[in-house]
Amino acid sequence: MATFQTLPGFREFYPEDLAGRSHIFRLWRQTAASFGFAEYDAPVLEPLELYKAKSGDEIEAQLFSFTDKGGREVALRPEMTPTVCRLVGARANALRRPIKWFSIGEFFRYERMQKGRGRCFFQFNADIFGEPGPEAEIELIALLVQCLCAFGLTEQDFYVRLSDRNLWFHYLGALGLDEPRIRAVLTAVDRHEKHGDAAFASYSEQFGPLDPGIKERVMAFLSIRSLAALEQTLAGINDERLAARLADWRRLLRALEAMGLGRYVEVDLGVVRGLAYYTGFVFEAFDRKGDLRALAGGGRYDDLVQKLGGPTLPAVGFAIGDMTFALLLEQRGLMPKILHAPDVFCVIDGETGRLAAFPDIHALRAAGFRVEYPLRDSAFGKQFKAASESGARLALIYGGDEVARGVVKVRDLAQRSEVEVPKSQVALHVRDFLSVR
RNA sequence: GCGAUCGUAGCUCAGUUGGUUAGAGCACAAGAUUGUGGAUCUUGGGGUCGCGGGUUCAAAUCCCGUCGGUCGCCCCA
Repeated sequence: MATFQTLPGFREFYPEDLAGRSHIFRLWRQTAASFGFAEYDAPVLEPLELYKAKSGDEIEAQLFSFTDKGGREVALRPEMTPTVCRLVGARANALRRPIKWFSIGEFFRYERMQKGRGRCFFQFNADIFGEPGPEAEIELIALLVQCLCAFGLTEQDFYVRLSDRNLWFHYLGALGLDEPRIRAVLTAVDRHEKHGDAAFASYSEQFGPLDPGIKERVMAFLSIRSLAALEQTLAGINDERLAARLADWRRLLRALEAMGLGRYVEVDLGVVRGLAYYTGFVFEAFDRKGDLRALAGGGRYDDLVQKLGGPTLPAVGFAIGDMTFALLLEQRGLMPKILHAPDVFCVIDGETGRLAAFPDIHALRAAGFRVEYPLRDSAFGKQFKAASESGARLALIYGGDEVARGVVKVRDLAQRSEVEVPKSQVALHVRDFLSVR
Protein backbone atom coordinates (compact mmCIF):
# COMPACT_ATOMS: atom_id res chain seq x y z
CA MET A 1 0.00 0.00 0.00
CA ALA A 2 2.70 2.41 1.01
CA THR A 3 4.13 3.43 -2.31
CA PHE A 4 5.79 6.43 -0.72
CA GLN A 5 8.04 6.12 2.26
CA THR A 6 9.12 8.69 4.77
CA LEU A 7 12.55 10.01 3.86
CA PRO A 8 15.38 8.39 5.81
CA GLY A 9 15.87 9.87 9.24
CA PHE A 10 12.66 11.87 9.18
CA ARG A 11 9.94 11.33 11.70
CA GLU A 12 6.19 11.21 11.70
CA PHE A 13 4.18 12.19 14.72
CA TYR A 14 0.96 10.24 15.07
CA PRO A 15 -1.28 11.76 17.75
CA GLU A 16 0.22 9.67 20.58
CA ASP A 17 3.72 10.69 19.50
CA LEU A 18 2.83 14.32 19.14
CA ALA A 19 1.21 14.27 22.56
CA GLY A 20 4.55 13.28 24.06
CA ARG A 21 6.42 15.90 22.10
CA SER A 22 3.95 18.62 23.03
CA HIS A 23 4.19 17.64 26.67
CA ILE A 24 7.95 18.16 26.52
CA PHE A 25 7.65 21.48 24.71
CA ARG A 26 4.98 22.72 27.12
CA LEU A 27 7.18 22.20 30.17
CA TRP A 28 10.22 23.68 28.46
CA ARG A 29 8.22 26.80 27.57
CA GLN A 30 6.80 27.07 31.04
CA THR A 31 10.24 26.74 32.61
CA ALA A 32 11.88 29.27 30.29
CA ALA A 33 9.08 31.71 30.99
CA SER A 34 9.54 31.32 34.72
CA PHE A 35 13.19 32.30 34.26
CA GLY A 36 12.17 35.41 32.32
CA PHE A 37 13.28 34.25 28.87
CA ALA A 38 11.37 35.56 25.86
CA GLU A 39 10.44 33.22 23.02
CA TYR A 40 11.44 33.98 19.43
CA ASP A 41 11.43 32.09 16.15
CA ALA A 42 13.23 32.39 12.82
CA PRO A 43 13.38 30.84 9.35
CA VAL A 44 14.08 27.15 8.89
CA LEU A 45 15.83 27.94 5.61
CA GLU A 46 18.91 30.14 5.76
CA PRO A 47 21.67 31.31 3.40
CA LEU A 48 24.28 28.57 3.17
CA GLU A 49 26.91 31.23 3.84
CA LEU A 50 25.67 31.64 7.42
CA TYR A 51 26.99 28.17 8.25
CA LYS A 52 30.02 28.18 6.02
CA ALA A 53 31.29 31.31 7.70
CA LYS A 54 32.16 29.67 10.98
CA SER A 55 32.71 26.06 10.17
CA GLY A 56 34.59 23.63 7.96
CA ASP A 57 33.86 21.19 5.15
CA GLU A 58 32.76 18.43 7.47
CA ILE A 59 29.85 20.51 8.65
CA GLU A 60 28.92 21.58 5.17
CA ALA A 61 28.78 17.91 4.19
CA GLN A 62 26.08 17.38 6.80
CA LEU A 63 23.89 20.25 5.69
CA PHE A 64 20.67 19.86 3.76
CA SER A 65 21.58 22.45 1.17
CA PHE A 66 20.52 23.31 -2.36
CA THR A 67 20.24 26.15 -4.85
CA ASP A 68 16.80 27.74 -4.87
CA LYS A 69 14.97 28.92 -7.99
CA GLY A 70 16.46 32.36 -7.60
CA GLY A 71 19.95 30.91 -7.71
CA ARG A 72 20.57 31.38 -3.98
CA GLU A 73 22.63 28.83 -2.08
CA VAL A 74 20.45 27.88 0.88
CA ALA A 75 20.45 25.32 3.69
CA LEU A 76 17.99 23.98 6.22
CA ARG A 77 19.21 25.15 9.60
CA PRO A 78 21.36 22.58 11.43
CA GLU A 79 21.40 24.63 14.64
CA MET A 80 20.03 27.86 16.04
CA THR A 81 23.11 29.70 17.23
CA PRO A 82 24.15 31.51 14.00
CA THR A 83 20.55 32.53 13.39
CA VAL A 84 19.99 33.95 16.84
CA CYS A 85 23.30 35.77 16.62
CA ARG A 86 22.15 37.41 13.42
CA LEU A 87 18.78 38.39 14.93
CA VAL A 88 20.31 39.83 18.07
CA GLY A 89 23.20 41.40 16.22
CA ALA A 90 20.89 43.26 13.86
CA ARG A 91 19.10 45.01 16.71
CA ALA A 92 21.71 44.83 19.43
CA ASN A 93 21.52 48.52 20.20
CA ALA A 94 17.76 48.58 20.52
CA LEU A 95 17.34 45.54 22.76
CA ARG A 96 17.18 46.00 26.51
CA ARG A 97 19.92 44.14 28.40
CA PRO A 98 20.29 41.48 29.45
CA ILE A 99 18.89 39.80 26.37
CA LYS A 100 17.40 36.47 27.49
CA TRP A 101 15.84 34.55 24.63
CA PHE A 102 14.69 31.03 24.00
CA SER A 103 13.13 29.08 21.15
CA ILE A 104 11.94 25.61 20.26
CA GLY A 105 12.52 24.65 16.68
CA GLU A 106 13.25 21.88 14.24
CA PHE A 107 16.71 21.34 12.81
CA PHE A 108 18.16 19.21 10.03
CA ARG A 109 21.44 17.44 9.54
CA TYR A 110 22.22 14.97 6.79
CA GLU A 111 23.72 12.25 8.97
CA ARG A 112 23.62 8.54 9.49
CA MET A 113 20.94 7.65 12.00
CA GLN A 114 21.70 6.22 15.39
CA LYS A 115 20.12 5.89 18.78
CA GLY A 116 19.02 9.38 19.76
CA ARG A 117 19.97 10.88 16.45
CA GLY A 118 18.00 11.42 13.26
CA ARG A 119 18.14 13.75 10.31
CA CYS A 120 15.58 16.02 11.84
CA PHE A 121 15.19 16.86 15.49
CA PHE A 122 13.88 19.53 17.77
CA GLN A 123 15.94 21.64 20.10
CA PHE A 124 15.19 23.93 22.96
CA ASN A 125 17.67 26.80 22.70
CA ALA A 126 18.30 29.41 25.39
CA ASP A 127 20.81 32.23 25.16
CA ILE A 128 21.84 35.31 27.08
CA PHE A 129 23.50 38.19 25.23
CA GLY A 130 25.30 41.18 26.62
CA GLU A 131 26.49 39.72 29.91
CA PRO A 132 30.27 39.15 30.04
CA GLY A 133 30.45 37.78 33.60
CA PRO A 134 29.54 34.34 34.97
CA GLU A 135 26.11 35.66 35.96
CA ALA A 136 24.94 34.57 32.52
CA GLU A 137 26.24 31.05 33.06
CA ILE A 138 24.59 30.91 36.48
CA GLU A 139 21.23 31.77 34.94
CA LEU A 140 21.58 29.36 32.04
CA ILE A 141 22.87 26.37 33.99
CA ALA A 142 20.04 26.87 36.47
CA LEU A 143 17.60 26.96 33.57
CA LEU A 144 19.12 23.85 32.02
CA VAL A 145 18.83 21.93 35.27
CA GLN A 146 15.24 23.04 35.79
CA CYS A 147 14.30 22.16 32.21
CA LEU A 148 15.15 18.55 33.13
CA CYS A 149 13.88 18.59 36.71
CA ALA A 150 10.50 19.90 35.56
CA PHE A 151 9.81 16.39 34.24
CA GLY A 152 10.62 14.67 37.51
CA LEU A 153 14.24 13.89 36.72
CA THR A 154 16.60 14.19 39.67
CA GLU A 155 20.32 14.18 40.40
CA GLN A 156 20.03 10.39 40.27
CA ASP A 157 19.15 10.68 36.61
CA PHE A 158 21.45 13.33 35.15
CA TYR A 159 24.30 15.70 35.86
CA VAL A 160 25.97 18.65 34.25
CA ARG A 161 29.68 18.58 33.51
CA LEU A 162 31.30 21.98 33.69
CA SER A 163 34.56 22.97 32.06
CA ASP A 164 36.30 26.02 30.67
CA ARG A 165 37.95 26.47 27.30
CA ASN A 166 39.32 29.83 28.32
CA LEU A 167 41.10 28.27 31.27
CA TRP A 168 42.52 25.54 29.07
CA PHE A 169 43.82 28.17 26.68
CA HIS A 170 45.56 30.17 29.36
CA TYR A 171 46.92 27.11 31.07
CA LEU A 172 48.36 25.65 27.88
CA GLY A 173 49.70 29.09 27.01
CA ALA A 174 51.40 29.26 30.39
CA LEU A 175 52.99 25.91 29.56
CA GLY A 176 54.53 27.58 26.52
CA LEU A 177 52.34 26.31 23.66
CA ASP A 178 51.36 28.57 20.78
CA GLU A 179 47.80 28.85 19.51
CA PRO A 180 47.84 26.19 16.77
CA ARG A 181 49.35 23.71 19.22
CA ILE A 182 46.81 24.65 21.88
CA ARG A 183 43.96 23.97 19.48
CA ALA A 184 45.43 20.61 18.53
CA VAL A 185 45.81 19.67 22.19
CA LEU A 186 42.22 20.68 22.91
CA THR A 187 41.02 18.46 20.08
CA ALA A 188 42.98 15.61 21.63
CA VAL A 189 41.52 16.35 25.08
CA ASP A 190 38.04 16.30 23.61
CA ARG A 191 38.60 12.85 22.12
CA HIS A 192 40.62 11.48 24.99
CA GLU A 193 37.62 10.11 26.88
CA LYS A 194 36.68 7.91 23.94
CA HIS A 195 39.98 7.12 22.31
CA GLY A 196 42.50 7.27 25.15
CA ASP A 197 46.07 7.92 24.16
CA ALA A 198 45.29 7.56 20.44
CA ALA A 199 43.60 10.94 20.68
CA PHE A 200 47.02 12.58 20.56
CA ALA A 201 47.97 10.93 17.26
CA SER A 202 46.73 13.84 15.18
CA TYR A 203 48.74 16.28 17.28
CA SER A 204 51.90 14.26 16.77
CA GLU A 205 51.35 14.20 13.04
CA GLN A 206 51.16 17.97 12.89
CA PHE A 207 53.70 19.07 15.44
CA GLY A 208 55.72 16.00 16.36
CA PRO A 209 55.36 14.19 19.68
CA LEU A 210 54.04 16.28 22.56
CA ASP A 211 56.72 17.00 25.14
CA PRO A 212 56.31 14.30 27.83
CA GLY A 213 56.42 16.84 30.65
CA ILE A 214 53.65 18.90 29.06
CA LYS A 215 51.62 15.83 28.22
CA GLU A 216 51.78 14.72 31.82
CA ARG A 217 50.39 18.07 32.92
CA VAL A 218 47.70 17.97 30.24
CA MET A 219 46.65 14.54 31.47
CA ALA A 220 46.59 15.78 35.05
CA PHE A 221 44.59 18.85 34.02
CA LEU A 222 41.92 16.91 32.17
CA SER A 223 41.49 14.66 35.19
CA ILE A 224 40.54 17.59 37.43
CA ARG A 225 37.15 16.99 39.00
CA SER A 226 36.85 19.67 41.65
CA LEU A 227 37.43 23.34 42.22
CA ALA A 228 39.89 22.53 45.00
CA ALA A 229 41.97 20.39 42.65
CA LEU A 230 41.84 23.13 40.06
CA GLU A 231 43.01 25.75 42.55
CA GLN A 232 45.80 23.49 43.68
CA THR A 233 47.00 22.83 40.15
CA LEU A 234 47.09 26.51 39.31
CA ALA A 235 48.57 27.61 42.63
CA GLY A 236 52.15 27.58 41.37
CA ILE A 237 51.45 29.62 38.24
CA ASN A 238 51.58 33.37 38.45
CA ASP A 239 49.22 34.64 35.77
CA GLU A 240 46.54 37.24 36.41
CA ARG A 241 44.23 35.96 33.73
CA LEU A 242 44.24 32.52 35.35
CA ALA A 243 43.58 34.18 38.69
CA ALA A 244 40.64 36.06 37.21
CA ARG A 245 39.23 32.85 35.74
CA LEU A 246 39.45 31.17 39.10
CA ALA A 247 37.50 34.03 40.64
CA ASP A 248 34.78 33.49 38.00
CA TRP A 249 34.74 29.78 38.80
CA ARG A 250 34.19 30.49 42.47
CA ARG A 251 31.36 32.89 41.76
CA LEU A 252 29.68 30.46 39.44
CA LEU A 253 29.90 27.47 41.72
CA ARG A 254 28.96 29.44 44.83
CA ALA A 255 25.83 30.76 43.12
CA LEU A 256 24.75 27.35 41.86
CA GLU A 257 25.36 25.96 45.33
CA ALA A 258 23.18 28.71 46.80
CA MET A 259 20.36 27.80 44.41
CA GLY A 260 20.57 24.24 45.68
CA LEU A 261 21.88 23.01 42.34
CA GLY A 262 25.36 22.04 43.45
CA ARG A 263 24.47 18.37 43.38
CA TYR A 264 23.73 18.54 39.68
CA VAL A 265 26.98 20.16 38.64
CA GLU A 266 30.34 18.47 38.41
CA VAL A 267 33.61 20.10 37.59
CA ASP A 268 35.15 18.14 34.75
CA LEU A 269 38.03 19.64 32.81
CA GLY A 270 37.90 16.67 30.44
CA VAL A 271 35.07 18.42 28.58
CA VAL A 272 36.11 20.96 25.99
CA ARG A 273 33.29 20.65 23.43
CA GLY A 274 34.87 19.86 20.12
CA LEU A 275 34.50 22.77 17.86
CA ALA A 276 34.72 26.26 16.86
CA TYR A 277 33.11 29.02 18.66
CA TYR A 278 33.20 28.45 22.41
CA THR A 279 35.38 30.91 24.28
CA GLY A 280 34.78 30.34 28.00
CA PHE A 281 32.77 28.08 30.25
CA VAL A 282 31.36 25.04 28.50
CA PHE A 283 28.92 22.51 29.91
CA GLU A 284 27.15 19.33 28.90
CA ALA A 285 24.33 17.36 30.52
CA PHE A 286 24.45 13.56 30.57
CA ASP A 287 22.33 10.82 31.99
CA ARG A 288 23.91 9.15 35.00
CA LYS A 289 23.77 5.68 33.55
CA GLY A 290 25.79 6.92 30.62
CA ASP A 291 24.15 4.80 27.94
CA LEU A 292 22.72 7.77 26.07
CA ARG A 293 24.44 10.47 24.14
CA ALA A 294 24.58 14.01 25.55
CA LEU A 295 21.24 15.45 26.63
CA ALA A 296 22.28 19.06 26.25
CA GLY A 297 25.30 21.18 25.64
CA GLY A 298 26.32 24.79 25.68
CA GLY A 299 28.81 27.42 26.62
CA ARG A 300 30.08 30.91 26.09
CA TYR A 301 30.73 32.25 22.61
CA ASP A 302 31.77 35.85 22.98
CA ASP A 303 33.10 36.33 19.44
CA LEU A 304 30.38 34.85 17.28
CA VAL A 305 27.98 37.78 16.98
CA GLN A 306 30.81 39.92 15.72
CA LYS A 307 32.10 37.25 13.37
CA LEU A 308 28.66 37.11 11.78
CA GLY A 309 28.68 40.82 11.12
CA GLY A 310 27.18 42.20 14.33
CA PRO A 311 28.64 44.31 17.10
CA THR A 312 30.88 42.93 19.82
CA LEU A 313 28.44 41.18 22.09
CA PRO A 314 29.23 38.55 24.69
CA ALA A 315 26.94 35.53 24.65
CA VAL A 316 26.22 32.24 26.39
CA GLY A 317 23.78 29.60 25.32
CA PHE A 318 22.79 25.98 25.40
CA ALA A 319 20.51 23.57 23.58
CA ILE A 320 18.58 20.47 24.63
CA GLY A 321 17.72 17.99 21.89
CA ASP A 322 14.35 16.27 21.96
CA MET A 323 15.36 12.75 20.90
CA THR A 324 17.80 11.74 23.61
CA PHE A 325 15.68 13.56 26.15
CA ALA A 326 12.54 11.62 25.17
CA LEU A 327 14.51 8.36 25.38
CA LEU A 328 15.57 9.24 28.91
CA LEU A 329 12.03 10.12 30.00
CA GLU A 330 10.76 6.83 28.61
CA GLN A 331 13.56 4.88 30.28
CA ARG A 332 12.63 6.40 33.62
CA GLY A 333 8.89 6.01 33.11
CA LEU A 334 8.38 9.76 33.24
CA MET A 335 6.43 10.08 30.01
CA PRO A 336 2.76 10.44 30.94
CA LYS A 337 0.54 7.71 29.46
CA ILE A 338 -2.53 9.78 28.74
CA LEU A 339 -1.85 13.31 27.63
CA HIS A 340 -5.04 14.25 25.85
CA ALA A 341 -7.67 13.08 28.33
CA PRO A 342 -10.98 14.90 28.16
CA ASP A 343 -12.40 16.40 31.34
CA VAL A 344 -15.85 15.08 30.63
CA PHE A 345 -17.20 12.16 28.62
CA CYS A 346 -20.89 12.12 27.79
CA VAL A 347 -22.89 8.90 27.77
CA ILE A 348 -25.90 9.38 25.58
CA ASP A 349 -29.06 7.38 24.94
CA GLY A 350 -30.48 7.84 21.47
CA GLU A 351 -31.57 10.93 19.62
CA THR A 352 -33.48 12.37 22.60
CA GLY A 353 -30.46 12.12 24.86
CA ARG A 354 -28.28 13.56 22.14
CA LEU A 355 -30.44 16.64 21.70
CA ALA A 356 -30.56 17.12 25.44
CA ALA A 357 -26.79 16.78 25.73
CA PHE A 358 -25.76 19.07 22.90
CA PRO A 359 -26.46 22.40 24.62
CA ASP A 360 -24.47 21.30 27.68
CA ILE A 361 -21.65 19.88 25.58
CA HIS A 362 -21.25 23.08 23.66
CA ALA A 363 -21.56 25.32 26.70
CA LEU A 364 -18.90 23.33 28.56
CA ARG A 365 -16.58 23.42 25.59
CA ALA A 366 -17.08 27.16 25.19
CA ALA A 367 -16.19 27.49 28.87
CA GLY A 368 -12.89 25.78 28.17
CA PHE A 369 -13.53 22.22 29.28
CA ARG A 370 -12.51 19.31 27.17
CA VAL A 371 -15.65 17.39 26.36
CA GLU A 372 -15.99 14.19 24.37
CA TYR A 373 -19.04 12.20 23.33
CA PRO A 374 -19.72 9.26 21.02
CA LEU A 375 -20.50 10.44 17.51
CA ARG A 376 -22.82 7.51 16.93
CA ASP A 377 -25.34 5.71 19.14
CA SER A 378 -23.93 2.73 20.91
CA ALA A 379 -24.67 0.50 23.87
CA PHE A 380 -24.20 1.99 27.32
CA GLY A 381 -21.67 -0.63 28.25
CA LYS A 382 -19.51 0.44 25.34
CA GLN A 383 -19.90 4.09 26.15
CA PHE A 384 -18.82 3.59 29.74
CA LYS A 385 -15.87 1.60 28.58
CA ALA A 386 -14.92 4.35 26.18
CA ALA A 387 -15.37 6.93 28.94
CA SER A 388 -13.10 4.98 31.22
CA GLU A 389 -10.44 4.45 28.57
CA SER A 390 -10.47 8.09 27.54
CA GLY A 391 -9.11 9.06 30.94
CA ALA A 392 -11.97 11.48 31.57
CA ARG A 393 -12.68 12.27 35.20
CA LEU A 394 -16.42 12.68 34.83
CA ALA A 395 -19.13 11.03 32.80
CA LEU A 396 -22.34 12.93 32.13
CA ILE A 397 -25.23 10.55 31.55
CA TYR A 398 -28.09 11.59 29.31
CA GLY A 399 -30.46 8.62 29.41
CA GLY A 400 -34.16 8.63 28.59
CA ASP A 401 -35.03 8.64 32.28
CA GLU A 402 -32.79 11.59 33.16
CA VAL A 403 -33.88 13.65 30.18
CA ALA A 404 -37.51 13.08 31.09
CA ARG A 405 -36.88 14.31 34.63
CA GLY A 406 -34.75 17.27 33.60
CA VAL A 407 -31.62 16.01 35.36
CA VAL A 408 -28.19 14.77 34.37
CA LYS A 409 -26.43 11.97 36.15
CA VAL A 410 -22.83 12.88 36.87
CA ARG A 411 -20.52 9.96 37.46
CA ASP A 412 -17.12 10.28 39.05
CA LEU A 413 -15.25 7.73 36.99
CA ALA A 414 -12.44 7.25 39.48
CA GLN A 415 -14.67 6.89 42.55
CA ARG A 416 -17.40 5.06 40.65
CA SER A 417 -19.97 7.22 42.38
CA GLU A 418 -22.89 9.12 40.92
CA VAL A 419 -24.99 12.14 41.74
CA GLU A 420 -27.97 13.64 39.94
CA VAL A 421 -27.81 17.31 39.10
CA PRO A 422 -30.58 19.51 37.68
CA LYS A 423 -29.78 20.09 34.03
CA SER A 424 -29.46 23.83 34.54
CA GLN A 425 -26.61 23.32 37.00
CA VAL A 426 -24.46 20.89 35.08
CA ALA A 427 -21.86 23.46 34.04
CA LEU A 428 -21.52 24.76 37.59
CA HIS A 429 -21.21 21.28 39.01
CA VAL A 430 -18.56 20.29 36.49
CA ARG A 431 -16.58 23.44 37.15
CA ASP A 432 -16.64 22.88 40.93
CA PHE A 433 -15.68 19.25 40.65
CA LEU A 434 -12.77 19.83 38.30
CA SER A 435 -11.41 22.85 40.13
CA VAL A 436 -11.03 20.88 43.38
CA ARG A 437 -8.61 18.39 41.91
C1' G B 1 31.71 7.88 3.88
C1' C B 2 32.77 2.72 6.56
C1' G B 3 31.03 -1.76 9.29
C1' A B 4 27.49 -5.27 11.63
C1' U B 5 22.60 -6.94 11.69
C1' C B 6 17.50 -7.23 10.33
C1' G B 7 12.98 -6.54 6.61
C1' U B 8 6.13 -11.57 6.70
C1' A B 9 -0.85 -7.55 8.94
C1' G B 10 -0.90 -1.04 12.50
C1' C B 11 2.58 -3.71 16.56
C1' U B 12 5.27 -8.41 18.33
C1' C B 13 6.33 -12.58 15.75
C1' A B 14 5.47 -18.10 13.67
C1' G B 15 5.84 -20.20 8.91
C1' U B 16 9.02 -27.70 8.36
C1' U B 17 14.45 -30.42 3.67
C1' G B 18 11.28 -24.96 -1.52
C1' G B 19 5.01 -27.79 -2.26
C1' U B 20 -2.30 -26.28 -2.54
C1' U B 21 -5.93 -20.45 -0.89
C1' A B 22 0.34 -17.24 4.18
C1' G B 23 -0.92 -17.88 10.18
C1' A B 24 -1.22 -16.46 15.67
C1' G B 25 -1.36 -12.95 19.66
C1' C B 26 -2.09 -7.83 20.57
C1' A B 27 -4.61 -3.60 18.44
C1' C B 28 -8.97 -2.01 15.58
C1' A B 29 -14.35 -2.88 14.29
C1' A B 30 -19.22 -5.45 14.87
C1' G B 31 -22.29 -8.69 17.76
C1' A B 32 -23.61 -11.47 22.32
C1' U B 33 -25.60 -6.78 25.48
C1' U B 34 -32.17 -1.27 24.80
C1' G B 35 -28.78 1.79 31.47
C1' U B 36 -23.04 1.38 34.05
C1' G B 37 -16.13 0.34 33.34
C1' G B 38 -9.70 -2.27 31.59
C1' A B 39 -13.43 -9.22 31.42
C1' U B 40 -15.17 -13.36 28.28
C1' C B 41 -16.94 -15.53 23.78
C1' U B 42 -18.18 -15.19 18.48
C1' U B 43 -17.38 -12.77 13.98
C1' G B 44 -14.99 -9.30 10.69
C1' G B 45 -11.64 -5.93 8.04
C1' G B 46 -6.55 -5.63 7.09
C1' G B 47 -0.67 -8.69 3.73
C1' U B 48 1.55 -8.09 -4.41
C1' C B 49 5.89 -11.87 2.52
C1' G B 50 10.27 -4.19 1.41
C1' C B 51 11.24 -3.78 -4.07
C1' G B 52 13.52 -5.79 -8.66
C1' G B 53 15.81 -9.71 -11.11
C1' G B 54 17.52 -14.90 -11.23
C1' U B 55 17.28 -20.48 -10.25
C1' U B 56 12.96 -24.04 -10.32
C1' C B 57 7.37 -27.71 -12.58
C1' A B 58 6.83 -24.71 -7.98
C1' A B 59 9.93 -19.25 -3.99
C1' A B 60 7.92 -15.88 2.13
C1' U B 61 11.78 -19.92 1.94
C1' C B 62 17.66 -20.54 -2.33
C1' C B 63 21.05 -16.76 -5.18
C1' C B 64 22.20 -11.62 -6.82
C1' G B 65 21.08 -6.57 -6.70
C1' U B 66 18.57 -2.56 -4.61
C1' C B 67 15.76 0.31 -1.04
C1' G B 68 14.74 0.78 4.00
C1' G B 69 15.05 -0.15 9.65
C1' U B 70 18.30 -0.76 13.93
C1' C B 71 23.12 -0.47 16.23
C1' G B 72 28.24 0.98 16.02
C1' C B 73 32.64 3.93 13.56
C1' C B 74 33.48 9.01 11.59
C1' C B 75 31.15 13.41 13.17
C1' C B 76 28.18 15.66 16.68
C1' A B 77 27.65 22.79 15.25
